Amino acid sequence: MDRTARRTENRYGNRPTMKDVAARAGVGLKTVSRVVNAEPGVTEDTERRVQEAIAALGFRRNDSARVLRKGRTASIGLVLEDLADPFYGPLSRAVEEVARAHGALLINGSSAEDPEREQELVLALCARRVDGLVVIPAGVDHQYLEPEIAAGVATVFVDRPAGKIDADVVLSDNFGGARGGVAHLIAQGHRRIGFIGDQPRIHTAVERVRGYRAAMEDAGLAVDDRWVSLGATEPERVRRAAEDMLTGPDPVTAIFSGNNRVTVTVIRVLAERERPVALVGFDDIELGDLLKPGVTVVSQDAAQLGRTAADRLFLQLDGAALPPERIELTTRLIQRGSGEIPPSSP
Amino acid sequence: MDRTARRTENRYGNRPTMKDVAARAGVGLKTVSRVVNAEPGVTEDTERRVQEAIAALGFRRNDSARVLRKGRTASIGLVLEDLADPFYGPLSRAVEEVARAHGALLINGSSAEDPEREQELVLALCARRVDGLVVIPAGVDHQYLEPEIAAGVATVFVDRPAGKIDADVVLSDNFGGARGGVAHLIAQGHRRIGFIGDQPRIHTAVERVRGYRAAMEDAGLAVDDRWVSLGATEPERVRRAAEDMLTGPDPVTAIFSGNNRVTVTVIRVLAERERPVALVGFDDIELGDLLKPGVTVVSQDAAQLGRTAADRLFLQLDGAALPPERIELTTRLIQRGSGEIPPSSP
DNA sequence: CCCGCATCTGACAACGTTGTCCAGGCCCTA
DNA sequence: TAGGGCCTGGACAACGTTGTCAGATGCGGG
Repeated sequence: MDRTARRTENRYGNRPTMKDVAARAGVGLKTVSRVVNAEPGVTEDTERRVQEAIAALGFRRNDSARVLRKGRTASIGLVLEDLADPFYGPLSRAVEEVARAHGALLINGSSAEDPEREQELVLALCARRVDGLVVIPAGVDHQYLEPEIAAGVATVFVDRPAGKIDADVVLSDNFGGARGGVAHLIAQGHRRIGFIGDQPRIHTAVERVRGYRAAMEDAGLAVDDRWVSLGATEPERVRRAAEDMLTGPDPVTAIFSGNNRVTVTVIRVLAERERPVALVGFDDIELGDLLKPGVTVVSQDAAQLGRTAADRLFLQLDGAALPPERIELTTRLIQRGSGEIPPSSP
Repeated sequence: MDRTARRTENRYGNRPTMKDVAARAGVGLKTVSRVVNAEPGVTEDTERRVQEAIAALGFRRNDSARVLRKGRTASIGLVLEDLADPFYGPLSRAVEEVARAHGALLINGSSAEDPEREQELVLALCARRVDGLVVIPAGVDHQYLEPEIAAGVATVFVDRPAGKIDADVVLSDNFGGARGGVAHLIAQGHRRIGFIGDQPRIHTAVERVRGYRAAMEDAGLAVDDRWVSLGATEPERVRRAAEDMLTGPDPVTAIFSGNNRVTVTVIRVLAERERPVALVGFDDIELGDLLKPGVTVVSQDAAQLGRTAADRLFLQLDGAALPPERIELTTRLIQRGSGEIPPSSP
């Protein structure tokens, strides 16, 4: 009765505390703490009484107070671009599994590719005193993280390197992957190859277009400016870019698409056209094998990126004083048909 | 250099506090608090001194202490099955956006469809004193949440109803959607229709198979036991189930697949076969329009589910004392070809 | 029978923040 | 010029937990 009264009177919190449990069980505060934390030195009988009181009151330890006292939160933060993107879902999940194995909770937030929002999120996580951070950078300057890192927040960047600070980073071999993918198209006989990628402020986009240019140069092929398009990945823009390079004089006979979202739009554009055009995309896409033709891709392992980064993070947290390192994962060319289409005259 | 030294010397926090800032700025503790929280009553000059001290020391407010004092955390929890699933990514993102609009942070965790893990996660979130919870139940008994709800943790269930407790729930019209999808197949002339769905312990699976049976009954069609298969959504099992109902006497001429993952596997199976078989799937799938034939689906809006649930959650948090409600969102049949294939004899 | 030791228990301070309350100084008005 | 009100700043307690340390209790051995 008394309990109900207290509860309804104040909906926010007003939960039983260890003090309440202690009072009900007729023991001292510290004894309750001992029971809750399974510390030794409590008689079986006392323990039982405390457990009963806990159950009766519906007590749950307040981790905020615990954190305040102990200093660590057993939680890590993950800042990525967009959880709804099929590339980041598995990455996040992988980080979560590693965190879980270390008894930590994962808090993740989406930056929506907005540097300001990224910073806002990261600092909010720091204020919550996450033990560590995994960041997929949206911005290019991460000096704002210096005080945090100095204060002991373990930090690992993934997918793209940090800007203007020295920190661990785990990424795919974007340059090599793109170069290999484009080389594959060249090996099929293509000479006019287009590249459609993400905004040039994004590191992966730059690396991949660099790989494209390198492959073309390796083969002694000149690159027409009209064949290269970097910008937002909205379907409208990508569609326009693709159509532009597919029409006019010297149309491309093959396209290399710079990420999963670009690939999807390009597939749509190509599906509407008569003339077969070869396509290799960066990032694998679901059901890519079932389309006609199957989509040839340069695949990177998002889950592996996440796992590697998280492992590295906990290595830092476990006390290893490691110098910042750059870990690069290889990509894999998966041939499914679209990349093996030979050039055709318009 | 200095940074590295400080790091190793004391890994755990040891960050500046308001007290340090106050000392450095030559003001009282509370004045710093006022500046940090943008409370009125601080001269411009004092404020500037404090800001300088904050910047110089790299101070960041400790939210744990803040929470302890204020009682609310400005964070909500989301427990779902698997972030890597393309259905949950957008849902999570939608919840995050609503939370953000309310100034709250989202903490999400994957239950991996394991009731024990769900409970563990939910209680961990409660210990962290999230203000509210959005839960996609894995288990069937949520009585363990009673003390938390009584203590004021706002709670909304999504996608599936809560077990054995009375709480808000937002879900899709699984029964009606499946019924409509199957009726569509019947309208194309199909009489022998298979159903492959998720484990019968999952509410959505049960509702959808119920919808299937209702549609069959509406049309006066008997259902052969061999046509219905419920179980894990692993490709191997689904593949076997599909092949079973497609062979032997009285093979099905159409399949209704119970969720996105089942659909993907069934598409693979059908692609390998000569005889055309109609397919309607629950949940939309990316690129479903580009396959040959396009995949006809009963689509539910994951983001809308998330948004609705989160809105409801904040309604609760804003103090409305609402009786638990069940909100059902409609589904939409999207015809793309696979569902319009007429029956063919084996 | 008393002492020493081991085992169990509880009082108290501290973690970093915010709410309450009061003191002092200033300005304005009568 | 005195008094009152307003504005700014600071001392202090409290939030719920854990670490420290000391007290209480029981038991065995000398």
